[in-house]
Amino acid sequence: MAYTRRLANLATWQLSEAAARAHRILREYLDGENANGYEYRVLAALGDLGQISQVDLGRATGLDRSDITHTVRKLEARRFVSRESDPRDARRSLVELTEAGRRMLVRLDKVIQLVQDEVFMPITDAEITVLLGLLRRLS
Amino acid sequence: MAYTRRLANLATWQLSEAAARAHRILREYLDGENANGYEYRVLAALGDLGQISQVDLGRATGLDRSDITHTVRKLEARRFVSRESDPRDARRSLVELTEAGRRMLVRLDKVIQLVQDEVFMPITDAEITVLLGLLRRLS
DNA sequence: GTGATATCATTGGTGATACCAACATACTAA
DNA sequence: TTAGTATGTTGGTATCACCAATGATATCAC
Repeated sequence: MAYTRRLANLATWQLSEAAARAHRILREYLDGENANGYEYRVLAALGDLGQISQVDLGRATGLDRSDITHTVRKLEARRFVSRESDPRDARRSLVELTEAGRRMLVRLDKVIQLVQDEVFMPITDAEITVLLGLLRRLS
Repeated sequence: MAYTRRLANLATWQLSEAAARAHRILREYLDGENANGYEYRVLAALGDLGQISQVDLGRATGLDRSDITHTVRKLEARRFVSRESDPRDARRSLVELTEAGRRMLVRLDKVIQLVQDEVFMPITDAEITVLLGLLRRLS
């Protein structure tokens, strides 16, 4: 990368370059499974938390409610999730994984693991620990 | 942030969270100067490299040619850059900063420095050095 | 109980970032 | 000279992040 000095010297630039590489690799792998980042986030949260409302899904994934709506509807069309109205609060729609959704999540989890391996290949496990400690303090 | 376990445990997630925070801060500060990331990158490259072609601008900034076209035209409309045809190669358009562009870059450079300070406030200079070393190896 | 307030899902946006393909023009190399 | 290449432009697409308005529903204050 022959980036110009002003950019290459910025710490935020280097941070965003590393994240961009990780993101490119993630996108590439997810694309191979016909998924995107929003979809993985939603499936992952449902895998962890079971049947939950869309608001809770938003909190668990960091997605805006409107993006949750869109993503959940796409996943529903592909039969990866099902929805029902919450009997105790008609405003809420409760979302959960279908069997196909669970299988998809298993596949995506594996793929995501490959992404981790590829992204962090250049550094050792001990270095990853150091890195994550610093990143966490930045977040 | 109460992200779900599957996401919070991903190293790539933590990397992208830290980068996202940096990006939010950058956006906020640039917005205050009526600029965006593409515009700063182009101005910064022109500040470093002087009069250069759009292809070279793309290489120096990591931007696609089409995005360079768009960004340079916007900067030209605001009189921050000027363009002329390369007398030695009529395909090329040579771009350079105007006086107003130079002043804008000075302002943006200062703002970008504030962004660095705010983003990396939570860790020490020595830790920044460690972090950048690891990030560079990941890129 | 009722009126004000808040919450939830939805709809319909915006802007930034990162790409891609096709094209006309202009140059280069065989 | 001709085939191929480089450059800038145009006109897209996808992803990600975010915002405002709205109707339906719940909850709170009284």
